[in-house]
Amino acid sequence: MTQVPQISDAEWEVMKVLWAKSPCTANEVIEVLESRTEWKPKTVRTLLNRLAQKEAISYTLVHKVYAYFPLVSADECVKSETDSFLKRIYGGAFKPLLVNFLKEEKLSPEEIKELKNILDDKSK
Amino acid sequence: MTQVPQISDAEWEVMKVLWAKSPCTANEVIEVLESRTEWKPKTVRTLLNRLAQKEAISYTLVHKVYAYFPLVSADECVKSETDSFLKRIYGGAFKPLLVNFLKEEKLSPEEIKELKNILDDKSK
DNA sequence: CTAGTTAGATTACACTTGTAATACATTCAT
DNA sequence: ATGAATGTATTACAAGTGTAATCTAACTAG
Repeated sequence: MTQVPQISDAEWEVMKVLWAKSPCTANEVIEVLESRTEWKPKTVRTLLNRLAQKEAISYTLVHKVYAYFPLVSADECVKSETDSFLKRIYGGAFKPLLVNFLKEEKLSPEEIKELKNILDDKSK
Repeated sequence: MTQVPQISDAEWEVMKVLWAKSPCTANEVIEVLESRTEWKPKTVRTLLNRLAQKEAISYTLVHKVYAYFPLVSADECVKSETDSFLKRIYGGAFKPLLVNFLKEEKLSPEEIKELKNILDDKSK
């Protein structure tokens, strides 16, 4: 079932960059991440290597430099992470998560309205 | 701010037992987890120790045996995990998660209705 | 051509986690 | 009182992670 590989927190940041735009050279990734994190360039390169090893990404030579691109889609990964998160924390049920969010007042009235619209669309 | 400590996947299983009923002796926890997991008793004891070290739980002597109990509430931990999950995967926004769920057809019509009711209640 | 710069490969190192085993201390049964 | 059992403490050990530094090969500017 072509499982998606385990992607750690730090690696996830790198994936986000590549999902947003790829292929991307190491330096391009480094540059994007410099604004968001405190990571040294070498750190980002390590993460790229690890992702390539676990076959979450791959690369080709472009103008004598590697250009990296994802092998797994954001959708697949998000789905897999969400599933395991829900299973771990909420026993697989979505409703408690929503209830929890509402309890925590995390949603503005506008958002609530929006969510209702989504649900309405879906039930049609 | 009393941050909740980092609780790993395996540790989370132990916390669930203690949140469900506590105080609990090590053997009681072990017994509950034997039905749900393949863990050896020693493994569960390790997890109890680690949780005590990170002050997620504590214990007292009861009839010459330790009885363990949580120091952090399930609510706190669930909230903290959910926040960091959403931040990591969905950039902190709840809506994409719901959209994703609907896209994946994870929700039955009944569940959708239920969710709508929850939202209705909330917006009143 | 030679030295500095740079991209990529290799190595580092401590902390966490999963998964226990071993060692020690106390209690119970005889 | 002694040995067996049981609860607790200490130790183990590899894989994964965060966070890089060092080494090497190639490229570029003089």
